[in-house]
Amino acid sequence: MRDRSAAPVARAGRSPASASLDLIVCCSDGRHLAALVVVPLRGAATLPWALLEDGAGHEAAAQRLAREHLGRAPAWLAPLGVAGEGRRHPSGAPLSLTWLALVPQGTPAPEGHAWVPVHAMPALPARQQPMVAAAVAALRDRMDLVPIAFRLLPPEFTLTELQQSYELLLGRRLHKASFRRALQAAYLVEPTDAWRSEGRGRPAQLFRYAPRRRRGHRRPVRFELLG
Amino acid sequence: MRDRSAAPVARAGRSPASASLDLIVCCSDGRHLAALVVVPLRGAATLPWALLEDGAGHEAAAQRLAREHLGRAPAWLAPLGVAGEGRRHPSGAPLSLTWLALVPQGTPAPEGHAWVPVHAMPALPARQQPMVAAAVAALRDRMDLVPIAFRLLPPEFTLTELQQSYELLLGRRLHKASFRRALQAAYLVEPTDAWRSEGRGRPAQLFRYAPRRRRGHRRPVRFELLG
DNA sequence: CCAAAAGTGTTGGTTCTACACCCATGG
DNA sequence: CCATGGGTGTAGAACCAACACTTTTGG
Repeated sequence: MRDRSAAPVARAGRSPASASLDLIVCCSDGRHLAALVVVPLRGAATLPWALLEDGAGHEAAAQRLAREHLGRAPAWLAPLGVAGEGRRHPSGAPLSLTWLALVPQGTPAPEGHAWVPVHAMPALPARQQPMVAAAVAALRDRMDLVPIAFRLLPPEFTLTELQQSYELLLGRRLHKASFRRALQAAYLVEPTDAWRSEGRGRPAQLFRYAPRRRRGHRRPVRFELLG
Repeated sequence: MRDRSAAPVARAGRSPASASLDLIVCCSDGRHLAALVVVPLRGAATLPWALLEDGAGHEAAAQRLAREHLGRAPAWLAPLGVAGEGRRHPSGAPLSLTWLALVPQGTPAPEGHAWVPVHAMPALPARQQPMVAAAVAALRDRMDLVPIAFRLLPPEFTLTELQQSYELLLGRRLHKASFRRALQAAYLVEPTDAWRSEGRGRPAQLFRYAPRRRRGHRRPVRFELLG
């Protein structure tokens, strides 16, 4: 089905690679954030990576890389960073591009891959070591500008799932009634006509992310986040 | 003193450039954000740029580029983006790296350069055209995580200047007493023993940015910024 | 009945912003 | 004097988080 050897988009040795591309794919397992690692038959685990001969189309390359390692397109894909300073890739690629992808909760890890909670990462190649933490920090930083919490869920989700997604990113528990009231006021979701019966209790209604125009909202001055 | 021809860090033609590097340098003129443009004797204006043979050390290269165009180190320097998709540099460099620098209000534009308000940019090369808007958006987005407003000021500044800096970034007027109360509560600045007499009225005390440890601050759920 | 989902009312706290006012100081 | 800087008190609005409660609906 897939080549387990982390199929580089460009093979080393043809022409000097201009950049290495590493991908952090994050997913929620319901309780924690997890990252996708490649677990080869022998040898150490790595994050998905590739070499680029030509940096042009590196976004497309990131997309391709994500597809190859997931079997599907990610729900979200964004550049995480560029590094030229740190340890470079063994191939000698002078630039290291990092991309961050999100997939919905429940996405299975393909053969040769595993979801590993981000707080329990195995030893990774030196270049990749700091990337997971950077990814988590970036997710937390951007979660109120970008619908991160929604991309960790399938297109249709229950409000309880959404709340858990937020709790996971914020790292603390939220109050159910308050969460829903605030969500209501923000016009971020719309109900579908589908319901999901979870076993016992009343079935949960499914919602989808459908932000509506928000009226003029002026941002307050926020000093507290600086330090 | 300086070479006006936008002294590329690596000259085209020696070996294929691996990346182009563009720099947006922003500064406040007290009323608006302005960006540094290179104004050649003949031809169109450009943003400072360079070609990199080797992406390694591109941060150092950005530093160097900023120094060359400013005559001094910027107060802040951060990567803004990587693009491989759009129009590429005429040299054929496959990757386009963009860095964003800030310098304090009052920094003079060297010979052959000019500060241009970001809302009135001249025609730039196609590749550079969207960069200024992206830079402004990035500044607004990150201003409450990173001390952007402070980097637009000299190390010592008056509270009125700081408030103007915030007003410029937020795009609206703030209330003086409230601004200062909030600033006080955030332990972000410390007074120096210097005062500056501005003409009439009581002299203003100078402050410096000196954030102190902020106690455990839990972030509220923010839905309002999504949409 | 019970469990879970969905939603209402309300309350207490904090934050944001504004208004009005104070004093200090240099020209 | 007056303009400006620095600061206090306070008030209203908005927001946040929690508690308690009701209603709905499947098992």
